Amino acid sequence: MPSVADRVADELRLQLAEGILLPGARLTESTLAEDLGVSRNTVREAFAELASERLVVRHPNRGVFVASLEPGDVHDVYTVRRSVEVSAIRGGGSPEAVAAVRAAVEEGKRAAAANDDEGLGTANQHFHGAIVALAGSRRLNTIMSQVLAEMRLFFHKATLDGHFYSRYLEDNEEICVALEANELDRAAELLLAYLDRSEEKQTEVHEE
Amino acid sequence: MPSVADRVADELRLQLAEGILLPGARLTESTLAEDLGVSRNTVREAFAELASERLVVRHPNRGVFVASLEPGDVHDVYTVRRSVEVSAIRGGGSPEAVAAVRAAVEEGKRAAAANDDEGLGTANQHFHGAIVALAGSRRLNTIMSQVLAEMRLFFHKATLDGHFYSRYLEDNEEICVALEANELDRAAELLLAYLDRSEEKQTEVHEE
DNA sequence: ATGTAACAATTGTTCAACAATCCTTCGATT
DNA sequence: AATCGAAGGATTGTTGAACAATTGTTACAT
Repeated sequence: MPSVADRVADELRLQLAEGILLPGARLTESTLAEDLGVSRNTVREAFAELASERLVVRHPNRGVFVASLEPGDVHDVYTVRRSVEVSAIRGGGSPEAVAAVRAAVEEGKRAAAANDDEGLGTANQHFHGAIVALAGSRRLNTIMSQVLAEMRLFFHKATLDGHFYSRYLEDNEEICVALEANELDRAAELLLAYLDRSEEKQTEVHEE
Repeated sequence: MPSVADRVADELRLQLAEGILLPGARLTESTLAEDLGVSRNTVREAFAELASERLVVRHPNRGVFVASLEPGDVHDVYTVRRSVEVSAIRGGGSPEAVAAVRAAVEEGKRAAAANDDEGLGTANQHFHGAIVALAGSRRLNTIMSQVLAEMRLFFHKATLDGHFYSRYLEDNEEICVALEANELDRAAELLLAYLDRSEEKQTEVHEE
C-alpha cells in the first residue's frame, strides 16, 4: 500500500536511472502533476524525498532540477564508498552475507556470458551492495543504496559503454575469493585498489 | 530566507535535541500546524525532511512519531560511526582540518573547567564532526551530522549525566595528539577503542 | 548599450474539502 | 462474561483552488 507520493517518487527514480531525465533537466511541478495525474502538493512531497537522496536539487523559488555533477563530486562519492565499503569488508560478515557477495559475482558472470551490458551493471551494483551488507547495518545499507542511486544517475553513459565493466568481473571474483578465505585485509586492499581505479575511470569519462 | 517548511523543521529539530519532544511521542499534523501558525501541508513537508533524517518515523495512516531506539539501533549507529570516523582519521587531513580537531578538544577543556556539562557534550560532538571533516567530503559530513542528530535525540539523558564525558576528554586529547603527530594508524586505533567503549556505555544506559 | 519598468510564469503557502484508514466504543450474540 | 462485529470519531492522505512572493523576460526609455 505505498502512498501516491511514494509512487511518484518511484516513477521519477526510475526515469532518473533509465536516463530519461538527464542531469540539469528542470522538473516543473504543474506539468509533472498533470502528466502523472496527481496533485501539485503530492509532487512536492515526492520532490522532498528525492531531494533528501540528492537525486534532485531545489533552487529556492526557481524550481527543482535533476542533480548534476559538479567538480569534485565524483571524488566525493568515491570517498563515501571507500569509507563504507572498505570498513564493511574489513569486518567480515556472516556466511549468508558472504554467500550474497558470491551470488552477485556469479550474476555478473552470467550477464557477461549473455552479453548483457545492463545486467552487468546491475550485477556490479549488487556486488557492492552485498559488500556493504556484510556489516549488517541498516543505516549503512541505506547510505550505500543512495550512493548507488546517485551513481546510476550520473554515470549512466558510462554503464552503457560495453567493456566498461569487463575488467571488473575479475576484480570482483578476486575480492570475493579473498573474502571467502577470510583474508580480510587482503580483500580490503583489493577493494580499495578497485575503487581508486574506478574513480579514475569515471573522472576521465566525466571530463568532456 | 529559509522557507517556512525549513523553519518548522528547524524548530522541531531543536525541540528534539532539547528533549522537549521525547522518543515515541506522537506529532499530530493539525495541532502542530495550529501551534506554529502554519498550514498542514507545510508541516507535512517538514515531516518529510525529518523522516529522511530518521529523527521521526512515519506510520502510514497512523501518523508520525518521534523516533525511538529499537534493539540493535545503538549498535547500528556505532557501526556507521566506526566506518565513517575511522576511515576519515586514517586519511589524515589538511592542517586547517587538523586545527579544527584541536580546537574542539580545547573547547571541551574549557567547558570542563567551567563545569558546563552541556558544553562538554556539544564540544564532544564538534570533536567527532571535525574528525569526519578531515576527509573533506560533503556527503560524509552530512551523514555524520545526521548521525549526531540521532544521538542527541536518543542519548539525551546520558548527556545530562555529568561525568559521562569526563573520561572522553583525555581520550580526545590523546587522539588529537596522535593525529597532529601524523601517527594515523595509532590515532585510528585509539578512536576505534573509544567508539567501542562508548557504545558499551550507551548500551548500558539504554537498557532499563 | 544600459538600465528600468511592466509582465508572465513558477514556486511557496494557505485553506477547505473529502476519501481512506485506523482506533475505540458500544452493543449484540453466543 | 467473553468474543465478535458494527457504528462513530479522529487523523491521515490527497485533491483542487486560490493568492502572495519571487524570478526571468520582454519592451521601452534613456
